[in-house]
Amino acid sequence: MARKPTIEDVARAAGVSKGLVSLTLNGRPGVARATRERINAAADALGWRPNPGARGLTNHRAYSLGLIVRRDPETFEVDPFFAAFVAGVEEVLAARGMVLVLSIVPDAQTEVETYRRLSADNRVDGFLITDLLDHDPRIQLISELDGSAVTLGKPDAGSPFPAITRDYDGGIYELMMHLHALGHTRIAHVTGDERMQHARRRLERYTQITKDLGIDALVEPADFSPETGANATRRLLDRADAPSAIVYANDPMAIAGIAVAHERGLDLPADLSIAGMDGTDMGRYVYPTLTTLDNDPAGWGRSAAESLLALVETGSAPHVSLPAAALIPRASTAAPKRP
Amino acid sequence: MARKPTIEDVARAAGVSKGLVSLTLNGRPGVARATRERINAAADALGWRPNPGARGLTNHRAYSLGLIVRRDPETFEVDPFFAAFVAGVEEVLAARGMVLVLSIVPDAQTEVETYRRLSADNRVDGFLITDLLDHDPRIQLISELDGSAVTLGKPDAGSPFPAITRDYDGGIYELMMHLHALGHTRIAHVTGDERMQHARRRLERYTQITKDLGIDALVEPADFSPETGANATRRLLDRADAPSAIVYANDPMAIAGIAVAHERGLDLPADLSIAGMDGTDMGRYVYPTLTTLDNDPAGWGRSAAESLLALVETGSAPHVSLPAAALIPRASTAAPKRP
DNA sequence: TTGAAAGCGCTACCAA
DNA sequence: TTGGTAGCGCTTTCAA
Repeated sequence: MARKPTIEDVARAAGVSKGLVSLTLNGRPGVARATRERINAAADALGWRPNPGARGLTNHRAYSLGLIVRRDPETFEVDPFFAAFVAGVEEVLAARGMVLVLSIVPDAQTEVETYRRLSADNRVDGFLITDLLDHDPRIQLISELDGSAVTLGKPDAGSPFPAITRDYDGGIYELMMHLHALGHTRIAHVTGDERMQHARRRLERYTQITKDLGIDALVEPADFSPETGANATRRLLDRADAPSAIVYANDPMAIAGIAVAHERGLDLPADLSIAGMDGTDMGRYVYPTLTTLDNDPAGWGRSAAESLLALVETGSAPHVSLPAAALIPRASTAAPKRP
Repeated sequence: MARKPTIEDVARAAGVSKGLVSLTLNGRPGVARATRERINAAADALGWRPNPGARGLTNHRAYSLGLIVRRDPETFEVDPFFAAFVAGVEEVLAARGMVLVLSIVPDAQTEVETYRRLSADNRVDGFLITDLLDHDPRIQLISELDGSAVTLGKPDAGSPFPAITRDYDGGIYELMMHLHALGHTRIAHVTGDERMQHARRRLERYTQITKDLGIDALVEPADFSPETGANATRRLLDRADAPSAIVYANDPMAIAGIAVAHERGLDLPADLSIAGMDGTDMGRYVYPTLTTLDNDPAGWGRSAAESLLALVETGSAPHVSLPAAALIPRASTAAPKRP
């Protein structure tokens, strides 16, 4: 087996200089059409693949994107959202010979160190920012590091980076109207981590809609983890005026809520309607199956990767707005026994 | 802000040649102790970080490891095992300035292409092989590509790579005895994907133990997905001689089994005991909480990364055997109402 | 034990 | 439109 072909081999085979092969590879102008074709043919024939490391040495590209996820080491579980999101990112990267560098870190300090390290070592061309926080420090950090990024969700403060957003307002409205139409008037909301943008947005919408419907808002704070979701559910069910329906800010909490209701001997959904907001697969395999909103994580991944690559390659990229999330009614919501 | 320091800057600051800095960086002999200290001091003072891309150009290292995961695009969910495993890998890599390249692919063909691409582009120094199959083709593939790897689990056929294993036999025995001691005599097993090593091993142990106990084996095939787990449960519960306890090859199937039981109006665990085998976090938040085996995914990650790095750096690495999995009894198993 | 120089595979610049 | 040459930041000879 011969050694891997290099740009030199291609140049020789095509009877040109390395410079022209480089221009051709990068789709730059200034190469005669015929020459370009000859070069491409030679490259194909040899099965040449440009070495990303060598390329990066001069143009300071890494041909990869970075995803840094912070998770409590106690419960390293990762949202169901995650895998499909990564698969979507991959789809875009693979087509360009790029890769994804993933880091799962246990705390904020390690998180910052990791951003710095990947930047300093020229490991990535940009970062995908998920779980966007209120006034997210990562935006400032990446700016200082002279890096690129794209955010999932729209940052509150000004951000120099493109934002991918998806409208959940309509879906939340649909969900609330669905419950109201079934006859629910005591609809509670278990929130996500309120430092996160989308958690706060969901809470705001919930509050506004209860006001519009003329019913009481009943909010229990939680942080997206099943544990806090379960506790919030217990507090709600302990109330004298316990709700007949609970809307959770994500699916894992809703599933934990179902468990609490079963534990208390409630008959679901007659005694209590439950809904999530993430469209996870697991929601189809719990009992009763979980009413939720759809989410299309792979779509988020594709858009985020494309947007970030555009930014890296052209210096700018527009914000992207994904199709609105819609209601997925399943068996966990029904008319209340007592409204 | 000045540009990043290079090896040249360090050499100049220490008053030596680049060559000596390189020898020092790589901990090679042939540098006077005093010189070595001077170089290290200069490097620290300048905050120098060697550029992995440039290093790789000459020594053909990528300073990264690859993890390629194949998942059905229909249900891109990723095992709960996954996140903690990656975090464990990270812990080892970060300490050495290395990174993890992750790819989630939808089918076998893309999987092979991805292995080839990461190898050809010198993107990784080795691969972490999870979800080991019977006669796994990836081992052959990576050998052909002249790559390194480590397997989670022991391959049946001869493999040139180190294997990380963990004994589940004892845990499965504990689990079966736990059920038997509670009074169960009809204990069924819902299997994992039998092309996978650990699924087959779990089935074998189950079968052997039923034989030893003198009770009937009752096996329903599934593939680790909640959907097949739910269906297998339905088939078991439809039997005239339905089991009083079901042992699932992983936790997600067990959780789906709980849902099916609830759907049928069974009182858990009195009417049916259920157990998983993965020690997932979610098992603590379902109702009833799930009896399972512990697993320590982060430990798998650390060992796998360490072993693979040893192989890459020294040319050989021993097999590693992790501490045996133990029973975690929770609320989903109890004495049967009717044995 | 050290320094000088060549080279890894590419990009970029300057002439021709 | 092309070729030649000089790096990018490191490692690895080979002499001294």
